[in-house]
Amino acid sequence: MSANNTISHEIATTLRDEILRQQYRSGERFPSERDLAGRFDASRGAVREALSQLEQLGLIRILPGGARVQAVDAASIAILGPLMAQDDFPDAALVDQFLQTFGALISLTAKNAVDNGNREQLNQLEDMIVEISKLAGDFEAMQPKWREFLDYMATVADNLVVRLICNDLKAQFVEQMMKLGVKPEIKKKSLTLLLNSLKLGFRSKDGELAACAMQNHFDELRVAAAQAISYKMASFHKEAV
Amino acid sequence: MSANNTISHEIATTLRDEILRQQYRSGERFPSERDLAGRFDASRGAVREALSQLEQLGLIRILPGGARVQAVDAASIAILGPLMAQDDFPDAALVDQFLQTFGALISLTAKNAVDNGNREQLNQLEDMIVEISKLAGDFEAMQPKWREFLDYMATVADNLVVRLICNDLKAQFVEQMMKLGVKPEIKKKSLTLLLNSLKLGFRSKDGELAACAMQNHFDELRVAAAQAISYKMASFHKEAV
DNA sequence: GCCTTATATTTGGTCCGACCAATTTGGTCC
DNA sequence: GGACCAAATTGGTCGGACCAAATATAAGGC
Repeated sequence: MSANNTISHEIATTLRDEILRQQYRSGERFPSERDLAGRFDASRGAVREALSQLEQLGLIRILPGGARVQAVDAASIAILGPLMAQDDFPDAALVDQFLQTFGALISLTAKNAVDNGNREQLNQLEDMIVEISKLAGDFEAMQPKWREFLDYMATVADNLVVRLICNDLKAQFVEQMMKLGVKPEIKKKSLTLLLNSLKLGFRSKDGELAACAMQNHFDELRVAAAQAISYKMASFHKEAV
Repeated sequence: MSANNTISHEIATTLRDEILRQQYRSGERFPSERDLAGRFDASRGAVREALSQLEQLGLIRILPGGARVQAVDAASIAILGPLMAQDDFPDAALVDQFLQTFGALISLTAKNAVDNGNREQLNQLEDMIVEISKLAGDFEAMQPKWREFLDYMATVADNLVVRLICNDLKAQFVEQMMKLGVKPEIKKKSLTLLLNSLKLGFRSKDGELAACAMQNHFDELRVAAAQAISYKMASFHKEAV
């Protein structure tokens, strides 16, 4: 993210972080475009584009007479990534909320996939699981196959709303976790159980089973993620001392 | 939405709808800023701001050399509202997906509220339900109280991720449904059952019960909405002939 | 004819200076 | 203290200009 090395993006990123760090009170007047242009030594056009982006994020409201800062919890999902990257290690509570939400949506997707998918699609899903099972243990090698599976399952489930939400969530979350180097570890035993349950769910057209399996998996992921973060936090503080 | 009567917003709205109507193929080159400026008889600056908004929506990708159109299902949630308003009556499938997703998230919120809320908060929630129960039957009068309840429940649940998603969904959905005049009708009996289950859930700290009640409610809402839409569709076609 | 290379064109990113309309601000007057 | 009016501020838009990167085009070599 923010790899776009344009000035307007840079300004937007800086201002976004300032707002997320609560450097402005909600409802407070935001500096004028001309002031910001002076501060960043940029043209007003560049500042305007940056502000336009912040407005899209729901962080400010621009209206003639001046822009105003909005409450963070009234913003768009797109602020979650930056919010999580605010510190050197991810906010454990936020990650937990993330996984919980993601789990609920993936679980719903699994259910829909079973309910809406035809025989051929379900067989395909089953085959993909078998492929993944073969790679169980090799986390790195499994990752792409796993994503591919989730993606196809979303296609079969055919719920655009969930799909769009998951797009945003993935974009916000996965990237941050990768960058911060948090890798929750799941026991092989649990993984096997998940895969088997999913396989059975697709084969016997049991949506509830597949949904439950996913739900359980994400509940385990939450625990694992919490551990991974607390470990990372400990090592960070150690290093600081 | 799009009540902002600025030129750049107007351009953005027009182009957004064109993309949503599939007038450009995914991956295709988007007209240049200068061409668009000529077409809309506006300055390049105004066009640039519009394009910047489209990029935030995930509908196009701007890069030196030209902007490219992206696949709709890779966009942001914020396109759901416009997508739903594309026709004279809402897309039944989309509304159904919407309610299903919303239901899953509200259900999760109910569970979290019960799990995370303290005694005082749960009592407050219970009181709000009693208030709503008194207004049962009067749909219009109930609406604000109901929203207030959902909002407070979200506060108690304290899951920022879900909250932000619901912000976006509500902004996209509720407004459209209101504008299109679709009002799903829920039987008073079902409503009473929902309220009683919720009350019991909060009182006895049974998160599963509250979650299930919400889930059931939204499942009924889906059916009701489908009926309301099909009715609206029929009357529309009748009127057209 | 096909492929590579060099050139010209297009395109996005940025800047400047200017103007308008609406809001905000400050002062004045009652 | 409150209502009213004028000046300063602010966002919205315009036009023209320049740069660097990417694209399309023409020229050249095989």
